Amino acid sequence: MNITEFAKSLNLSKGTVSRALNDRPEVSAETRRLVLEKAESLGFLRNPNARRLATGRTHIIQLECPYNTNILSDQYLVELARGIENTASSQGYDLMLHLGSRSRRAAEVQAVDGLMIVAGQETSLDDIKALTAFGHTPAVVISDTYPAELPPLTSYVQIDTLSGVRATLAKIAALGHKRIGYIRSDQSTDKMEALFQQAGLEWRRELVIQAGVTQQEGYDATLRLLERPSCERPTVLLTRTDILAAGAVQAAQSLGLNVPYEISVVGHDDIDLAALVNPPLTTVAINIPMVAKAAMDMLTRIIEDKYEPTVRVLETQLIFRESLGPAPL
Amino acid sequence: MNITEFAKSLNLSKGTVSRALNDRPEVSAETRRLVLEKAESLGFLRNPNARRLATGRTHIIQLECPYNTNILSDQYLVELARGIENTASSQGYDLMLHLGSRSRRAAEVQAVDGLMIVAGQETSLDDIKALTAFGHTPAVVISDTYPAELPPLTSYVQIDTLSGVRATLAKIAALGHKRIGYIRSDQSTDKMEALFQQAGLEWRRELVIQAGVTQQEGYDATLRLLERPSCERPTVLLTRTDILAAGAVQAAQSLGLNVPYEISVVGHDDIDLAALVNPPLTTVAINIPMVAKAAMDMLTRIIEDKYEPTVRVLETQLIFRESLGPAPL
DNA sequence: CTGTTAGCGCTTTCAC
DNA sequence: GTGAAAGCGCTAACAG
Repeated sequence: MNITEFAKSLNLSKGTVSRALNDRPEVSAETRRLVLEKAESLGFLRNPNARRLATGRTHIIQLECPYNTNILSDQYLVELARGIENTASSQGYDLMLHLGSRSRRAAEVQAVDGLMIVAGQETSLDDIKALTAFGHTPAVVISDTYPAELPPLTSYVQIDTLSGVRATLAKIAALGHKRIGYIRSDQSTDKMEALFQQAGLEWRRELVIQAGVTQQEGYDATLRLLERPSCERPTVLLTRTDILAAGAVQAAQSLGLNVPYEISVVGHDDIDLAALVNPPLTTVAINIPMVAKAAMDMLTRIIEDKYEPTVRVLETQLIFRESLGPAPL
Repeated sequence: MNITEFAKSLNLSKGTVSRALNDRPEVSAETRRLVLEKAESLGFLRNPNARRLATGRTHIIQLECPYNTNILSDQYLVELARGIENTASSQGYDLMLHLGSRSRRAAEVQAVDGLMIVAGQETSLDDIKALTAFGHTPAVVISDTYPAELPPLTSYVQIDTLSGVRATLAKIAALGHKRIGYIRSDQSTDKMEALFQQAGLEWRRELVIQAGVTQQEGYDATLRLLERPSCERPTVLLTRTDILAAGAVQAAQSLGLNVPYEISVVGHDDIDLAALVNPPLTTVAINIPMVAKAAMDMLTRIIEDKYEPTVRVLETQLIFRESLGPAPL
């Protein structure tokens, strides 16, 4: 059933029915009541695609994530999506996780009101431009690295991971740790070295190791690191993600090391898992509800034609749990 | 830019352009090349909503899950979504996880080609009817309980969890276990008792406990069970989900019990986590790629007007890992 | 092979 | 306050 038939069944014009359904002020209370009632009883629903074509609005925002990352394969992204969905729906928007190939997603850009782009190290400005149809689609970029430039109609939420890491390093120093291992997930030259120095800690190249993203990769990398004959064992392991940290804990335990009495482990992101592994992970938390709120607020402003380039920096926070203890004697 | 302007810039009619873009046979090779080339260089993309309105097809399928369950909060559903997305995209469909309230999702039903409905214990036939607009939308129901009846245009994939559980119980019996605890996640009267008897195992009410769905709830329930003064400790704990199993393992360990030497734990679903906890979980695996393939095949048949009510039963399988060992002496 | 035209189902002026 | 009619951007049937 379409609106024309439905209107006919009410002896009204489809214009009036449309106005009633859209809660416009021009319809009489009586007519409105009638329309709503009948729509309910007949189960009449308007065709969303026709509405979207006519209005140019979809009330959908789409979540995009970095290349080579499936949002459903990354627990942090899943939790972020959950947070964004919460605030989005309270503001009358639906969140759509449009999976599928990137080229197909590009074609969808005109079918959403706005884009939430989670950028990674490897996401370039060109990627963002392409995703936003060169700035024609309202977008908010969520990232931890400050972008050189923003396309038009794009605002920016920067997650300041450094603040949380700085707090972590201070804590680590205070606990007397001297030899600190670092399990990174990619080749990116991050600012760890500088942060170590600021915290009065020594950055040792030989204690840095490259892992991938999975727990298994964290496990393997940790074993390799701890079994390196060339160096004294680190007393604490910093990791890029909680998943890697979980792998690191397992690796240490499989070597018979007690966490945290013989070796400490620190994660990053504070995903649900962090509190649930044994021992619970000390980690750096991203305040997802806050990120989601900030990002959605920015996005709705752009969608409502109140664009002004905005950057908000949100700090991260050290969550202290049992996996971090004092340096062994 | 819309197709009319774009066609004008090529000195062609929009009809021809549309045919070229849709890869119709009637256009000359030369014209097609020209159109494709220019579309690429100008970055022209057709408006998806207009296309959907004109064709009545969206190439989108939507995943629905049981009441009170957010798909992003349940690791099994996330992994299932991943599997469905894989086969869907290989068949030219996009998977849309349309979150938001159920009423809002219902309004979207006309905007998708078909529905994949994951039903739980509490999902009724009426729910399914409502979701499918009383059988007007092609749908496949994925569930582990056989439904009394199917609405029109609906096929069914039954996940036969019993087969895997039967294998598990046989294994447990063979390992000499006699006292078996069971951590369920809801009140549903399942067929465990009968299965126990078939396996020659004794079903003890006092070793059954109700947990929720989270790892914490599994942990708490397990502690309560193991600390019940009234009964001898079970030698193996069966759980409804891997998440609960992970909580159970932690609870046992926190009481100083070695898993599996002093107590065994068995999960269900074989989510990624199952292989990663310590010790890795014995569990019952649902073959997600197979489920996804079967469900998508059924759904595309319905969408393509080749509907015939179909039911496929897919077995589950015991995955034997370290968390299950012989009964302690 | 290409151009013209009539919808798809809705919203939104513009009259009345 | 309501009806009539003109689009929204596309596809597909119909001519030529």
